[in-house]
Amino acid sequence: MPRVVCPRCEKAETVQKSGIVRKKQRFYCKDCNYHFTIYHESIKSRKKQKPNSGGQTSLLDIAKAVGVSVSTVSRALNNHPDISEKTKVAIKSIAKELAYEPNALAQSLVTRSTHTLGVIIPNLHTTFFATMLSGIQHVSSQAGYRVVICQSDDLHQTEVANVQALMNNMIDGLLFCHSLETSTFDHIKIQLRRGIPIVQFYRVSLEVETPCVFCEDENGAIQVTEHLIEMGCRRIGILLGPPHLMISKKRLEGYYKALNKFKIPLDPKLVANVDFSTKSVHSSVDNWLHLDVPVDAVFSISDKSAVQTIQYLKKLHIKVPDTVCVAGFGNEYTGEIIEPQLTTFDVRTGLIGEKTAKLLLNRIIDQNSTSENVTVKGHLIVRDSSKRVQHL
Amino acid sequence: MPRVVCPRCEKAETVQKSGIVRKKQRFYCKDCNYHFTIYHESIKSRKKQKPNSGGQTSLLDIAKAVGVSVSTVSRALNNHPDISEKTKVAIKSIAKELAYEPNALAQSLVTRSTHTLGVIIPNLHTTFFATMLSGIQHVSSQAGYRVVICQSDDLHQTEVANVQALMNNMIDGLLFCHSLETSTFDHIKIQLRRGIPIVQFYRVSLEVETPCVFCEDENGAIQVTEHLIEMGCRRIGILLGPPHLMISKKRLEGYYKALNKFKIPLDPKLVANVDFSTKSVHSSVDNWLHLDVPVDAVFSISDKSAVQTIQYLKKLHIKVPDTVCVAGFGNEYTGEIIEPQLTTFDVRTGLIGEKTAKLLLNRIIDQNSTSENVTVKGHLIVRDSSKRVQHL
DNA sequence: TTGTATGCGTTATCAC
DNA sequence: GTGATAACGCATACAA
Repeated sequence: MPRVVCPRCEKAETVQKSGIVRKKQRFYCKDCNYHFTIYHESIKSRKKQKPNSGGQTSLLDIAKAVGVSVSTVSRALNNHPDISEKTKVAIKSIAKELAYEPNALAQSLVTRSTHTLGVIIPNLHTTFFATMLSGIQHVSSQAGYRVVICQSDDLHQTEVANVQALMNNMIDGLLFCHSLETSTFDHIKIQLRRGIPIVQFYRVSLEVETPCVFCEDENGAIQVTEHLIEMGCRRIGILLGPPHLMISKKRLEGYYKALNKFKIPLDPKLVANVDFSTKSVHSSVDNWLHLDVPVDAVFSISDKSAVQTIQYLKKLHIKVPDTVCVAGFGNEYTGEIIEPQLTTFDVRTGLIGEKTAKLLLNRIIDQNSTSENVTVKGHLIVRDSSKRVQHL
Repeated sequence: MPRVVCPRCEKAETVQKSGIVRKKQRFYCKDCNYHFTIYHESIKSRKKQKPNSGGQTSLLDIAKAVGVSVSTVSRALNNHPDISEKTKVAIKSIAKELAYEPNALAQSLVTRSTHTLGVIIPNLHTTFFATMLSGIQHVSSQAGYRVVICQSDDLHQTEVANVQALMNNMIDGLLFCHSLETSTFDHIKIQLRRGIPIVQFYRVSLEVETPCVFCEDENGAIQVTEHLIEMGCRRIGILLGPPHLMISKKRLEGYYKALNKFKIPLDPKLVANVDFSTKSVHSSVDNWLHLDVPVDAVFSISDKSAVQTIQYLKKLHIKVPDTVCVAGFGNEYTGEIIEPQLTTFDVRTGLIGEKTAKLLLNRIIDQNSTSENVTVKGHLIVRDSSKRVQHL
């Protein structure tokens, strides 16, 4: 004769009834001073009491309607091969009828996969980053992944806060483009240790061991600088971002290489770091114009500042490109609108986003996929802001 | 002597042991032909067997470490008043030590709130919508909500697919800006019936009963048109979007009102619907220029087309604003860069996004908050593209 | 082929 | 003040 065994001490002799709790028989083990109930009783009362909790159709509703078990329904809807065609058809038909939608939360809790990616990006005001995001979103949604976004507003603190906000098991992977301010990376390293796949793009740090997606920073800078040299420029000012950024470093490197190739002397006075604000751009340009040998070209590593430069030069009645050539980097839409139109290097922002998402998705889907860094090829776009007849 | 009761028939006499399954005692009710096990046994073996499943610290881990129950830990971490200070401190300290992070999935499953908003927006390539999204994201994140984005790419089918993809219980509310193509709204109505809070913004449909956030469509169009009239223009071509869009209708209405006010005859030939493509804009402008009495102004309801118009007129060597004034609507960044700079109506895209998010969040947080439509005030920005000396 | 039980990690309810 | 456990909705190992 089976008896109830105390779950603590495993004995049956010491167990006695101890009243009814919520309509369930409750037991008590004298030996361990331990109260407990039996599972099945509660199952039963649950099934009887629940009409329908949240209003949504659940597997249980379908199971009851069809007259099968929840697991059968689950398997049928997932096209499990074990389930007979007949049952599948019946279940799917009822599911449709009841407008069943799986509860992704419950699924995720079980499968430990949310089909959601997080993106942290400096801002969305500019087409530049927005287009990257656009690429990310398109690729992700094609692969059946949602995209959660956060803007760091180029603030380190916000970036850190964003990471934390995203990290509550709600995302399967993270895409990262650092804020201008960010120069420490513990907030990412922590998450990396937790095992979440991360890919950095555009503004990356090699200090963090993740795959990265770059644009052609150095090569692009070489192409732009060489082009300006070929246009006859010899005093090329370069407008960089904050010095700690890798894009600043690598583009400066490219600039140097091009000058060296043409044996043009380097002049530290021609290198300026700006924070991309109008004020800082104007002041750098001012400095350059007042040098003993003033600039005959400005190469800005952002189109935004290049446009600001053109506008400023025009305001000063300095002719572009005749007196000063201007070139940007990035290929934003504004470059086509400014007059003269802007020579720039198309980094292909949309493609950067797409490649980044693909890289991350590959890592997520194919755990042991080799994930190496990717460099997105760009190309030089020569427009009027640098086209000038050579002073032979 | 307590005995195991069959969960089906509630009898105890018919129950007998039926072997050990996965280390648990299994029972069998002869009467119902029903096999079952007892709950507590499995609990016990679980606790012994599981080391740690996903690697993440859970409440159970903390409970074990501190020597209290899971419920106590949960309450302590939620600052429940019942828990003693001492216990709270102990639990929180261990929680920190174990780097505990609550599993938002599990929380959401129980609380039925994901703290996530979905946004469906036509695109992200243009600053226009990206800035709205930016506003939405800022407000949401301040309120502790995540934002999931989808672009419809101005395709109705994609818009519909997006809704479905977002709707798996993963979001608490939905923000909607329709695609250009969309003119049926069943996909939203279905979701509305399910009880999910929705707010439409910018491109809205009154056919769907949700709160809406508008910009000053009619009033803005009145202001722009009046301004052009005051500049001496009498033949003002208006460049609308697809005719089914409410923004087309309302802005046309404003245009008419302004003309009427100044007793300027309406000419249907001066009203054009375009799909915002370069080609369609050029062709409309061409038509207007070849009228018997050609246009002396173009009012485009999008800045993008206004810029295209200016560029085209310049290409045709038609002077802006001397021969033809141009005005846009929206205030995109490009309007400041084009030459002459574009007169436009600032609809304040960022603010539209913010107001939209606030409206939705209010509805979510405050179930019975009255949620009425909101119109975001904008203002006319007069720039060179319309400033001309009056022909008195 | 189908059903049963269990677990995912949390909150809420009730008992003590 | 604390503990036990049901429940959220689903997937799945195992039993039948």
